Amino acid sequence: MRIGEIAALVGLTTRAIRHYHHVGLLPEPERRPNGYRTYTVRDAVLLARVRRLTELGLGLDEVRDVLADDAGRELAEVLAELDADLARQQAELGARRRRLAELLAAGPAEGEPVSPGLAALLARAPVTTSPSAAKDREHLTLLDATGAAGEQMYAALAPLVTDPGVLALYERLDELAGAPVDDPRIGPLADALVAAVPAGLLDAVPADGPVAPGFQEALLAEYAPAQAEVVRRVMAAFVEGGRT
Amino acid sequence: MRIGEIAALVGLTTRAIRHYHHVGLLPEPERRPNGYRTYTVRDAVLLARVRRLTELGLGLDEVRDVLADDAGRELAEVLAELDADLARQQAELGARRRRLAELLAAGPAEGEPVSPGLAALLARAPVTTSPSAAKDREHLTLLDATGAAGEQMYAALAPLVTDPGVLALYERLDELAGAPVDDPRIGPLADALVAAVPAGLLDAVPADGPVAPGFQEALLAEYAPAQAEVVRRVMAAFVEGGRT
DNA sequence: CTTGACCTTGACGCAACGGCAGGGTTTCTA
DNA sequence: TAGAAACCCTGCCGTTGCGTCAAGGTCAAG
Repeated sequence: MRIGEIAALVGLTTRAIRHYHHVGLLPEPERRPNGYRTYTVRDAVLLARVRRLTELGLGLDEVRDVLADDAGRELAEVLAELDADLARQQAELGARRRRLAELLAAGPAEGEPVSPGLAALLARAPVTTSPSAAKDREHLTLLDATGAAGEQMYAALAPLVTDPGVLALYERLDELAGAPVDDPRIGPLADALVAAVPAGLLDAVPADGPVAPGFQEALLAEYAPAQAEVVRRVMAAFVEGGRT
Repeated sequence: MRIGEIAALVGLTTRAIRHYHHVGLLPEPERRPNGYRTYTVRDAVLLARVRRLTELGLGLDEVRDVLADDAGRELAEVLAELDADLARQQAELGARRRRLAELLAAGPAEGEPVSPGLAALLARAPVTTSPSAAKDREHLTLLDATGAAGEQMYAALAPLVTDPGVLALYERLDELAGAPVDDPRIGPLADALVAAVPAGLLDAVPADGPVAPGFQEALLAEYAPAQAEVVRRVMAAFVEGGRT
C-alpha cells in the first residue's frame, strides 16, 4: 500500500502518518525504487491502534510507551491514569461553566466580570458622575479580582453604598482636583473619610503584610496633588490603627 | 509599580505580562530611565480583567475583542459562545471516558483496545498457536478499528469461532507455508474455506466499493506463495458472489 | 503530451506562555 | 563599602500534533 491508501484505510491523514515516522512512533517502512513508502497490513494494524489510543486522548509518547512493552499491564495503567486526568479536566470545565453562568446571571449589562458579591454591591450603588467614585469602584474591582476581597468585606461596605453622605464626600474629593497641596480643605476631608469607614471593614481586609511598596506610589499617582494628600492621610490613619 | 509587583498583585507571571505586551493585548507602559516598565493602577485593573477572562477559557484575541469595545454586549455574546464551546468539550470528554470504561471493563488483559463486540468474540475463541489464525485476528482488529465492522458482522462470525472445524482449516493453511504455488492441496482448501463462511457474513460486510488496490496486494504479501494463492481464490469467489 | 492525482522533503505556523542565556540595576547585608 | 541577592531587560528556543504551503518527482489515463 502507498501512504494515501493506508491513511484512508485507518482514517488518518498522510501528514499524520509521516509525522509519526518523524517522531519515531512508527519506523519508516520500506521504499519502492521511486522513493514511495510501502506499507504492510501489519503497519495498518499498528496505525489503527495508534489512532484509537490518540482518540482516547493519549499523547504520542504515551502511545509509544504502550506500543513498546505490549504487556497489556502498561496499557491498563496508562488508561487509569488517563481517566483520572480526564475526570479532572471535566471537573475543571464544570467549574468554569459554573462561574460563567454566575457571571451571566449576575451582571447582565456590566462590561466587567466581577464576583457576585461585588456585583450585588455595585448594583445597589447610586449613579454618579464623580470621578473619585469611579476610581474607587475600579479599585474595588481590582481587589475583587485579586481575591483579596471577601463576602464579609462587601457586607461591611453595604451600608456605605446606600449612604448619601458618601456621595458628598466623593464630591468634596473631586473639588480638590486643581487645588494646591496646602489647601485648607484637605485636613477636614481626610478626617471625615476616616470617620466614615465602618469599624468592620478593617477586620475584613486580609492583613497580609504591607502591599507592595510600588503599589501605594502608583495609587497616589492616580490623583491630583491635593487629592493624593488626602488619600495619603487616610492611609496613614489606618496604618496606625492596624495595617493598611 | 514595576512588573514583578503588578504581576504579584494580579496573580500573573512577569513573563505572561510581557507576552501580553508583545501580542498587543496591552500597550507597553512608560519606562523609567533605566528601562524598567512602570505600571499604573489602571494597568492592574486591566490585567485583572484579562486574567479573569483567560481563566474562563477565552483566547487572547477574544479577550482583546472584549476589552476593545467595552459595550458589554460583546461580552455576553462571547461568553455565550464560550459556554457552548465548553459544553461541547465536556460532552467530548464524557464520550472518551465512556469508551475508556468500556475498554477497561471488556478486555482486562488484552493489550489491544478493541470494540466490545470484537472483544466478546475473541474471548470465546479457543487458544491456538496457528499463525494463520493469529493473522486473521489481526485483520479482524483492523476491520474493527476502521469501523467497517459492525455488531451484525460479529454475530455472523460467532458460530465460526466455536466451531472446531475452523481450527482444522487454519492448520491446513499453515501447512502450506513452504509449499509451491502448484500444490494440489490449494484447490480443496480454498473450496472448504469458501464453504465455511456463513451466509450472513457477506451481507454484514459493508460493500463500500472495492478496497484500495494496494491493500489486496499488501494482504497477499503477508502470506507464503501457496497460502497467498488460497487467499486469492477465496477472495475471487466472493468478488463473483457480490463484492469483497 | 498533457492533465490530474499521487508521492517526496523541508520548513513555517499555531496558543500561551516557560525557560534560559547574557547582561544591567537596585537594594539589602556583612 | 563591597558583595550577594533579587530584580529588571531583550531575545530566542521548546512545547503538542499535526495543517499548510512550497517546489518538485512519478505514474496512469485520455
